[in-house]
Amino acid sequence: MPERPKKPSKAKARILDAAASLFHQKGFAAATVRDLADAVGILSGSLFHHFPNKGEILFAVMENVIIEMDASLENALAAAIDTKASLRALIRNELEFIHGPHGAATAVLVYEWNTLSPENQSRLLQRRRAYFARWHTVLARAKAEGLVSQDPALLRQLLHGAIVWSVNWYDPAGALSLTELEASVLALACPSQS
Amino acid sequence: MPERPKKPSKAKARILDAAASLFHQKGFAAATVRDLADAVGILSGSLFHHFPNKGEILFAVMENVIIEMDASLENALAAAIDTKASLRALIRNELEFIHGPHGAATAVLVYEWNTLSPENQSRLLQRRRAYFARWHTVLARAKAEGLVSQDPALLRQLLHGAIVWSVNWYDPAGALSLTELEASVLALACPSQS
Amino acid sequence: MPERPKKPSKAKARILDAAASLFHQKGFAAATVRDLADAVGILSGSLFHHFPNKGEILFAVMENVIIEMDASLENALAAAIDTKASLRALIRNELEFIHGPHGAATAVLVYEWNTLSPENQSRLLQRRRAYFARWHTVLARAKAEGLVSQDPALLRQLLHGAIVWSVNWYDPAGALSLTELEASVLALACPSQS
Amino acid sequence: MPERPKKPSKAKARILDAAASLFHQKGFAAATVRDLADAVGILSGSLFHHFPNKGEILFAVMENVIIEMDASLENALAAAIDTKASLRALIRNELEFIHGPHGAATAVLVYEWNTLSPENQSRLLQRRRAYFARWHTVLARAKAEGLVSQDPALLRQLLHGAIVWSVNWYDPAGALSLTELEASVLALACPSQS
DNA sequence: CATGAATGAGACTTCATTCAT
DNA sequence: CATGAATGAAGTCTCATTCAT
Repeated sequence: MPERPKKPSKAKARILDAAASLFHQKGFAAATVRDLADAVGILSGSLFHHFPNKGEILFAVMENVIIEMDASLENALAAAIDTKASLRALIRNELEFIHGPHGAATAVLVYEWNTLSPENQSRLLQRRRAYFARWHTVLARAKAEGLVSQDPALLRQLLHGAIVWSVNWYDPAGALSLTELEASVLALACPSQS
Repeated sequence: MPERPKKPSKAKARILDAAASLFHQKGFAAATVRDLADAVGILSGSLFHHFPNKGEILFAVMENVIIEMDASLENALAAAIDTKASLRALIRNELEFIHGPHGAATAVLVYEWNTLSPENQSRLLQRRRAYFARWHTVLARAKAEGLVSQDPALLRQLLHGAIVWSVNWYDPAGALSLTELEASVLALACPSQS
Repeated sequence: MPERPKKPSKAKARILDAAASLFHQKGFAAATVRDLADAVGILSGSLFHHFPNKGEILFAVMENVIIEMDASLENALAAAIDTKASLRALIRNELEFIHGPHGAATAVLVYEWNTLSPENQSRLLQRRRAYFARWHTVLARAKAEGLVSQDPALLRQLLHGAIVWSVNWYDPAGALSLTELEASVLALACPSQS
Repeated sequence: MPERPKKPSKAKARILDAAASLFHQKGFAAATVRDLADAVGILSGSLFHHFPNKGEILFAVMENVIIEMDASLENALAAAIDTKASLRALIRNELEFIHGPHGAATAVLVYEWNTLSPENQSRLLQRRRAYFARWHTVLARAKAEGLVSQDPALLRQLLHGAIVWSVNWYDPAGALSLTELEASVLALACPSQS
């Protein structure tokens, strides 16, 4: 993974983990660097040895999760035996990010995107587009095969919305399993096959 | 409408309109009262003649839109001739709020909910629940009639996510009409019928 | 004096006075806004109602003194009956600024010039040049009349240096009167006539 | 030269050179130890192996230049054949320090003197006074001989001001040679003889 | 000696809020 | 009701300095 700079020095990683949680809980603007430093167990000034400013911490949180999400989807798609399985992989992968260990970072990526400075947005956009392109490819194939009936670009947004919103209501520890949720989302896309 | 306080004094209304836009654009935490005062054309100190603090402005924005959204849905449902039409009304109403003149306020309601103080959340929760109850009633009937196949509570969240996310991508002035978008969302819920 | 904005609101004037003293005593970089606020008798945050940042306070200090110094020189030159008197006016005016009520501001102007941002330097340069032009005019005439023998541009810098350095050693309350100091500086320029 | 501490270890000398430049360019307060370390090519923490704190670096810069300036003046005066030549040596020596390789350090000595802690000022004052005493001796003799007409103490300050100010305008690479500048300054002191 | 992460004080600045006018 | 100066807490960030490695 040559994109990652130097060594992610333990400290940097701990800061990013804490930042993801904090930014998710309170929002980027409302989370203070002191909150963050407290969560990491250092003093607020020490954060700036690792990141030049608060905005770059947000950027790093997002960059990491974008990279991992895309890599994870790439793997999942490579293992999919047919278009139906690919569709399932798209949904499953996103659900696992939203509700798994990267949940906070993923939510931040989705809900704080507009908080990023325009420069930082464009720094990330290229990688983000690669991820979306995978969705598009699969959905277009599914449409061609008659698995889904809606326009791929439109369907991607609708599904994406349904999935990321689940961060606000789905409880991984609750009665509904992630697999059941995955099936429900899949049913939205191609109900006849479910 | 006895819930609306005193008279919505022209000034108050102008503040709330500007607040909805501003909180939507920049987020509640990042929008300053001075930004808001500038947008209204008064000085920041003057805001506090109308609202006791910034949080109450957020509250008022949300309360207004909740009331109007529920009233609007009530009317729409009253006019629906069958369950299918009711389903359509649910979706259409929410889309019209998100992309119509109350768009900013609606987005704020959805995306800044966690920013509200717990007390203010509970002050709004009753009204909010009434709105959700209308969704539930219709979806439950649709399920009973075989129009949709998923669990009503689950389906409500999925559709809600798909609809509100459209604030991030849908352009009312673009090629896709709101009616087409409505049809697409409806197709997620009950595709066989579309 | 249409250059001065709005009304110089008592507060603004008190801030500028205190700032001139403080920046002179401790240097701009070492003087803190809290020092300044303390000296004025307000809280540090309140400074920023009057000036957008610390640098603009430095700018305002300098702008004021430049304007007054030039106006004062203009008057003094208008009252000079011959070139010798004009020469004396140049020197006297600068000495009075350095050691009079505007002493601190004048010293700041001279010794903190490089601290100004380039933008602020150029905002002031036009006015500053007008002042220097008056020196040049008089010195050139003095040279033409044989009163002084050195190149005007060079002589201006040498005299300017001798005068402003006096801030570091001259004590207005000491044995040497300002008039005597003036005579000494004049003697540097045109000794034969003294 | 028993005053110089230990051995001026290569590193120490490099630090002092860089410090002189930096303190001259940005001012002592505005120059950071990190700037300095960068200029030297080490990390900021490493500076403190050589100097106990930032203030001692300023002190060392000044101490060095004071010692060298005085030694240089001593030599120049020893070679002067008469009072006039001595006068010229005073001026030439100071000009050579201000505009030669020790220019930055000399400017720092002059313009940052008040930045020194009182303790450090008194540590340097003895040496500084020796230098001034040489000026005084020469100027007093020149006065006695009728070469100059002004009070030696006063004249010293005026000339010193004229000379050190040249750091702000004189360009050694420009049209005016250092020898010409020297002549001009000498002409201020004893014009009849020039 | 050098490194570089950490410290802790303190810098400048912002901001919601108050209140005399 | 509106103004605008003032508040005071809190925010982000800087910086000299320390110290384990």
